[in-house]
Amino acid sequence: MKYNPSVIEKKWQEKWSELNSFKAEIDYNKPKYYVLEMFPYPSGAIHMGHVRNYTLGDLVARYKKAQGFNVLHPMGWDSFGLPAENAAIENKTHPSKWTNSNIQNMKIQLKQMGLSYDWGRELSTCDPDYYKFEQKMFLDFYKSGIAYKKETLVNWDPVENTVLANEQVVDGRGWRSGAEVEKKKMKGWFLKISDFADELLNEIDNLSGWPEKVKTMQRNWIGKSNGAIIKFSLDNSSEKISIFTTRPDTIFGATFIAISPQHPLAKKISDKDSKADDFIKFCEKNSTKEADLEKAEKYGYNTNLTVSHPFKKDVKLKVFIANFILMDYGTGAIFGCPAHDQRDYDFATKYSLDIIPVIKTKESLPFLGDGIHINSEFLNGLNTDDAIKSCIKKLNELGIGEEKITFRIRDWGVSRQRYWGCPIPIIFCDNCGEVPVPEDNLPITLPEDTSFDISGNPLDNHPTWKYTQCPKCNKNAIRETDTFDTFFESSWYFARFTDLNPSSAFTKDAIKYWMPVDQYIGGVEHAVMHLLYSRFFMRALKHVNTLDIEEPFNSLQTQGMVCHQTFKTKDEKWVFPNDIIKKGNEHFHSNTKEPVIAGRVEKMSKSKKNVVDPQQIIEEFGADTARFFMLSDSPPNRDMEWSDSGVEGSWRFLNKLWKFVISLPNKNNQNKLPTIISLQNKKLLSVMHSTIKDVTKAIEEFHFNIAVAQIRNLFNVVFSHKIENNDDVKVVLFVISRLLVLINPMVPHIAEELWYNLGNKDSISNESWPKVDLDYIKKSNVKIPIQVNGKVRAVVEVPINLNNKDIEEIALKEENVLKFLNKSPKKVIIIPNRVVNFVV
RNA sequence: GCGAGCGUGGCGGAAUGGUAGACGCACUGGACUUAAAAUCCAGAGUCCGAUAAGGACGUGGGGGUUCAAGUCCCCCCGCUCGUACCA
Repeated sequence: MKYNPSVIEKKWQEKWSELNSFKAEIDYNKPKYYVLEMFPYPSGAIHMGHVRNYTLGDLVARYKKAQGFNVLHPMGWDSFGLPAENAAIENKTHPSKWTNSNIQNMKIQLKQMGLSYDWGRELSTCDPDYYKFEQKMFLDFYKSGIAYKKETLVNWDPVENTVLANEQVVDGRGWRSGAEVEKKKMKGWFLKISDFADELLNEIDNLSGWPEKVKTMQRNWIGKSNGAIIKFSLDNSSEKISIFTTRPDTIFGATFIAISPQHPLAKKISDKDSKADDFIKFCEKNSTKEADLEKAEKYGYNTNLTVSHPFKKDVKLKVFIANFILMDYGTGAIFGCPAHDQRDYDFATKYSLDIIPVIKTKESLPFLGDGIHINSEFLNGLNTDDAIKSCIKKLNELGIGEEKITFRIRDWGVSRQRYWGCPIPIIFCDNCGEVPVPEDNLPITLPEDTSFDISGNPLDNHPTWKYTQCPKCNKNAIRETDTFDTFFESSWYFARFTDLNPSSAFTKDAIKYWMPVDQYIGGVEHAVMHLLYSRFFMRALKHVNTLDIEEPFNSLQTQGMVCHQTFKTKDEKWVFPNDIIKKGNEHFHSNTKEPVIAGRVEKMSKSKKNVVDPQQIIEEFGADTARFFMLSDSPPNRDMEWSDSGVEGSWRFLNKLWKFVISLPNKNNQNKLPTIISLQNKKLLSVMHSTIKDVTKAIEEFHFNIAVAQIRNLFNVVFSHKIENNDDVKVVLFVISRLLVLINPMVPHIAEELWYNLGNKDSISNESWPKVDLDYIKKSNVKIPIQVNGKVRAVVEVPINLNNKDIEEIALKEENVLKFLNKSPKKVIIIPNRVVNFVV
C-alpha cells in the first residue's frame, strides 16, 4: 500500500465533516480553549502566509483538544476593503460578486488543508447580518460621545476627485492618475481612543501572554509623555500661543517658536500674508504619511511675529511656521531649544538662530542628557528633574502654564470615502443637523446597482441611495455616504464567533464561556493597529454596556513572513520559481533555456514573482507535507524560507513513516507492554518518554520546529530499533502509536490513516495526549565537560549528583586536562552535574 | 526620520550564562540495480595534522562584564516589520 495523500486526505476531511469532529459547543464540564488565527481578506486564493498562519493555529487547536480542552476554532472572512473596489474598476465585476466568489474558492482551499475549524461558525463581515450589529455599536458610541465628527487631512487626487489611501500615494502622486497629491481638509468620523489611552497603556503590563516586542510597540505608539503647557503672549496682540513641551526646564534656552502649518494661527497669518499662504500650500504638497513628513527636509517660514519669553519679557522669540510640526500632537506648537534638541539645533543652524546652552556640559551641542542648569535664573544649579518641577511650579504661580500629560496616539478616524464598507448610520438634515438612524431602520445596506465608472465615492454618486427623510422632522435629508474603516469589523469579529445569534451581536453565556481568545495568532504587521483597536473596541463596548470584556486576547503569537528565493533574467525581469530548471549550481528558464540569475531570498510577493502556490503543493504532495514543512523549518515567530528541497524532505519523512507503520506485524494491541522489558526496549521507552516531555514543552512554548525535530528523532530511534521477537513488536507498537498522537496536530490525515491501520476504531482526533512516565527518564550518569581556563579539554561520565571532591579527583586523572594544567590551579569552579573549570 | 525585531556551518535552524551546530536540507562515500531514480548504511563547521590522536579558529563587526558569553552591557553595520486611509 503506497502513501497516497490525495486519497486519504479527502477521506478524512469527509469523515471529520460527517462526524462534526470540530463542532464547538459550550460544555461546563470541560475547560475551554479558544484558538483563533487572524481571519483573511478574501483576495482570491490562499497564499503561503495563510498556510503558515492556519497550520500554526490548527496545531494548537488539535493539541489542546488532545489535552482535554473544549476547543473553539472558528474561521471567517474580513471581506470589506479596497481590493474589491479596485477589482470592480479593473474587471467590471461587482465587489460583492468578486468577494463572494473569492470566499468560495478560498474556503475550498482551506478545507483541503484539513484545518479543524467549526465551519458552522463561519462569518463574513460584508454580510449585512454581520455589519448590522456594528451600525448599532456605532450609534451607541455616538450617543455616549465616543464617536464624533471632526476635520482631518486626507490625500486628495485632483484628477480622479477621490481620496487616496496612503498605499495609493506613490512618490507623492496618485497611483492611477499620476497627479500630484494634495492634502485636503475633510470632515470625518472619529472614535475617542484617546479617552482610553491611559487604561490601554497601563493594562499592557498585565498582558503576560503577549510578546514583549508587541507590548513595547504598543506602549511607544500610545506614547504617554509628561510635560507642560506654556502660554506665550504674542507681541502687539492679545493672542497667545500654547505650546507643549516635555522639557520645560530648558525654557531659558528657547530661541524660537514653531507652529504647525495647520495651526489656527498659521491660517490667520496666511490670510494677510500671501508668502505664508504659499508656504502652507507648499507644505500641503506632501503625502500624509508620517515617514514622508519626517524624512522630508525641514523648512520654516519666518512670520515676522514675535512672542515674549514667559520669564524674561525683554527676550523676544521669532515665530515660525514649520513643516515638521504636527497639528495632531500636543498643541501643534513648540518652543525650540537648539542647544538641547537635535531637530531644533538643525533648524536653528539653518535659519541662523541663537543657540543658548542651559545645561552644563563638556560635550558638543546639542547635548541631550541631564545635568546642572545654567543661564536659567531661578533654575540655575538644579538638575533636570528638579528644574522641571520648579519651572512648572513657577508657571502655575504666574498663571501662564501648567503640568500636562499628552499622548502620541491620535483618535481613530473611521470614515472612508468608499463603497465597499459598512455604511455609517447617520442622516444629515438641514433642520435637525446630524441625526442617528433609528435602530429599527437598521441595517442600512449598500445599494447593489452601483457604478464604478465615475470617479469619486460611488455611494455619493449613486442617483438615489443617499436621499432619505429625516427621522426627526421627516423633511428631505441626506445619508452619510462614508463607510467604516475595515479595522472596525476586525475589532469585534472574535467575540462574534462565540455565538452567531441572529438577533444580537453577542450572547451573554457564550461570551462568558468562550472569551477571551486564549491563543491569537497572526502576522507581526498587526502588532499595533489591529490589536490596539481591538483592545480599545472591547472597552468602548463595555462603556456602552454591550460587553463586559476588557482584554480580548489572552495570549498572542506573531508569525514571520514566508520568503523564497528570487530569480531574474539577464534583462532584469522576474521569473517564477516554477519556470526555473536547476542544473548544478546554475539556473535556467524552462522555456527559453536562457541562464537565470538567482537573487536574494525575499518575502513572497506577486510583484517579484517569487511565489509558490499552495494549491500546487497540496496537489503534488498533499496538505500534510505542506503543513509539516511549514512547521519543521523555522520557529513560528521568525521569517521562514520556502524551499523545494525542504518540502521534499518532509515528503520523504511522511513516506518513511507510512511505510514503517504499514509494514509492522501483529497490529492488535498497542497498549500492552511485555511483562519483562529488555534493556534495548527500556532505552526506546526512555527516548519516547523524554520525547513526549520535550514535544509538549516545545509546543507550549510555541517552538514547533523543535517539536518536529524531537518527533523525527524519536522516529529515527524506532526506525533503527531491532525487532527480533514479539516483545520488541509490542514495544514498537506502543511507541509508534504514541508517536502518531504526538504528530497528529501537525499532519492529521496521515496520522488518522495510520492510526486506523493500527486497528483503532475511533478517530485519533479523540485520542488524548500521551502521558510522561518520569521513571523512564531518570538518569544515573551525567557527562561533564572538564575545562581549563574555560576551554573544554575532556569530558567525563560520572554518577549523577557526585560530590565536588570526587568529581575534581576524576577530572584530574584526565591526561589531556593535565597537559594544559602545568601548574596547580588558582581556582576550581565546579557546578554540580554541569561543568568543572580549572583556572590557571 | 522615529519605534520594534532579527543576524549562528554551503543552507533552514538547535543551544536554563556551562561540551556551539540537535533535527532537517544540500553534499560525499558505500550497498541495492544492467543503469538511473527511489530506498538503506555511513561521513561531515573551517583550517593544521595523516583519513588518527590532538590542536587553532569560529555565532554580522568592534569593545566590555564573567572562572565561563551565541546568550548579559555599550557602540557600529546590514536586513525586516510598523509609521495612523492596504489588510
